[in-house]
Amino acid sequence: MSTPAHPKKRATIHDVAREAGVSRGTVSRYFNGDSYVSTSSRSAIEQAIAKVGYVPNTAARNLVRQRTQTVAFIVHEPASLFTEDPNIGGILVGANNELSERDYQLVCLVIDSARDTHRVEQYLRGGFVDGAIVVSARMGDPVTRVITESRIPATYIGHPPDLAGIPFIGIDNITASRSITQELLDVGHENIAILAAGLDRDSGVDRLEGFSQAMGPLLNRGLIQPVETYSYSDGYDGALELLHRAPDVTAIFATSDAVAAGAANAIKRLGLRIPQDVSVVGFDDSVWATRSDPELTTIHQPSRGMGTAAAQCTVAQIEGTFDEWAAPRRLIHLGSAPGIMLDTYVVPRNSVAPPRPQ
Amino acid sequence: MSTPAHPKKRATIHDVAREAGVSRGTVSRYFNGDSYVSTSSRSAIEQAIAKVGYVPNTAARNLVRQRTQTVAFIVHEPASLFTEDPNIGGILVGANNELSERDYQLVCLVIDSARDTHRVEQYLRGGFVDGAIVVSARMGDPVTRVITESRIPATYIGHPPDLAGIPFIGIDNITASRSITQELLDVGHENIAILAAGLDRDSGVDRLEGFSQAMGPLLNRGLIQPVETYSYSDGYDGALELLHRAPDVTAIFATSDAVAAGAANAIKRLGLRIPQDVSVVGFDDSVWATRSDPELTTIHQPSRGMGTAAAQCTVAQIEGTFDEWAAPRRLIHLGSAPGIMLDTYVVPRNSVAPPRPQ
DNA sequence: CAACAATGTGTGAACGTGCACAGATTACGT
DNA sequence: ACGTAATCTGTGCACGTTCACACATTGTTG
Repeated sequence: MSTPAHPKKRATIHDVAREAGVSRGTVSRYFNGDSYVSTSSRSAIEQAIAKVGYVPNTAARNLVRQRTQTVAFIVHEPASLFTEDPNIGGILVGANNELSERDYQLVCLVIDSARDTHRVEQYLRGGFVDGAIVVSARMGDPVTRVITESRIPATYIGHPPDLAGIPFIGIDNITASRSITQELLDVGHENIAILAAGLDRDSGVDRLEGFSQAMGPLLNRGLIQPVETYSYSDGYDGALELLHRAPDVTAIFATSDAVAAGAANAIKRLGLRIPQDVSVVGFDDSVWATRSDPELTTIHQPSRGMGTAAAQCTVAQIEGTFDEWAAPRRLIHLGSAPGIMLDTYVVPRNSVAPPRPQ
Repeated sequence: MSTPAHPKKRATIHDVAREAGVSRGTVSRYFNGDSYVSTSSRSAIEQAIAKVGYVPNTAARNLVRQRTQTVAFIVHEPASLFTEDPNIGGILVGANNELSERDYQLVCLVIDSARDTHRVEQYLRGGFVDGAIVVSARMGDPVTRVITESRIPATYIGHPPDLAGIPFIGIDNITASRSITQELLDVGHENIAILAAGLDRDSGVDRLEGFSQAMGPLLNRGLIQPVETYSYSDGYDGALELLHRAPDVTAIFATSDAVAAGAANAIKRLGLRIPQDVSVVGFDDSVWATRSDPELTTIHQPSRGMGTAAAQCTVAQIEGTFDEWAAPRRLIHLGSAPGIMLDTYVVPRNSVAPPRPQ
């Protein structure tokens, strides 16, 4: 029948149709869920598919549908962060699972240089993707401009305030920070400092805000130590500077576990003990927290879940079912941007103790 | 001319041809590097492209070329490892960069359950990808079977011995282990133990082998402590057990930084100092090494470079230029599998000191 | 100057699918 | 019995490319 030589051609919808004794159109309808397929031809088609081993050709389908079934995963961070930030990996895995379940592909775009920015713009403008998930965009990010201009369905992780209208998936950084700060207040601390990282992003700002709210009248602006990034080394340096300036602090809230781990090592190097002399708490519940000595009390952030939600949200926009998706969830609004906040919780470990009586 | 309403259609090759006053064929030739395009029409085409903002339609191209321009990145590990293993992230970034440079997409397939295995098999068999990069396959892995059966161009990271014929990118674990063990021998250690992780994979076996070679007659089988995985907690537990059994060891080689970090914490908890009482070395040069106190002497492994090489190797196979790619490199052969080994080097830090005179 | 190679160009036929349309069959109410 | 709606099916066209082929022009060689 067919030439038995050569690697063997893939079966097409024609082969299925011939085998099942129906027409292409019917097979196509079978696949696209349009009812109006009789039960007899339905089962004939099913047998034929199994027999010839048919798998729809994505390229042909995408061509006629003017779709790509591809979603971009854009990380605007130094590429090294991929290997260090535990959340990004979790978000990626979550998003990837959800997307492949729905027959979408995920393509990772890491922006690490100006050249990358250009490449990503090209990619977005070139219609290579149906949608995008954006992790850690900065304010005034060029990616944001392209997305709004090209009207690409997108979801942001976090919520930079300049992104009018673009949905986001976040955690409630304010509430989370408030609750972990409360953890310190509850055991009697009053001289609590914060190592406030990433103040150029919403997350950093919100974590500081939550801290301030919890502290209330106890807030001492001198104990706010801003540090550049969410990194170990910035935590180390920041803690050193802070403790030099204000040796009477009894507890430190570091706004990420990496920062907290850095701070913890700095504290130990100064000859102080954790938690007896200084309590330390982090944020993220990453390996940094469990790998520290002692292990750190921290905030658990559902990174996998955020990836899943972001994927769903993006697909919903692509397929025009955003409203149905949003309906059962409680959406909040930041400016014109709708979004959901996933719950976090405190993970108590061994880095918190009451302050020593002086 | 065109309907100004609606989102605006994407320009096609026809539009470029019309604008440049040539035919589709010429424009197509221009894009596919087939010479035989006159300089005059070449520049006319370039102007036209810029004017109409043309970007080739991937789906149409893939359809006619019977290609997908997609490479699978298969990780057969619990998904959590994505967020913990520093190498996987590096390999991913390296591969991703190289592939997008060459107009290929990378799709991540994480195998974390039996259901995932099935999905990946479908994906591979369904012709969704032109090639694959496989990270950490096990022996007798079903993915391997599918790849050989479907004759999908692939590259392995590492080299499980049962993969006849499939190229691999690795590091020379034996040489690397030998050189870091030598580092301990050089300063006078004799009672050196190894925390040998991952003995179900080639990397684990080879690292132990390198250790044994370097130790030579000093090798004491009682000081080989097998541990399950390359993880922090297994390092912790393994070190505890080892030091309980053999309190006279003066140095420990842990076969990954995570294991070494776990061991380091266990050692400290036993009241011993590093490196004064016990020297510790790791393997990977990951954040675990720099985040430890003291920082760990370790082996630097070029994970990003491995990703790049794996991508090149896969693309070369797809495009039939494997021999040219391999030519300038020194290929080694393991069974019938050709591969390259990337160089590693020792990163000296502060976790090694001579043994105390007894 | 004929013959032929090298260079440049246009055209028609695929590639495999979805969709709109038209046609066929059945079911149902009057 | 008839008209009409509901259900089911087949056909042609379009999607935007690439590729093989045919043709046109020029240069080179005997």
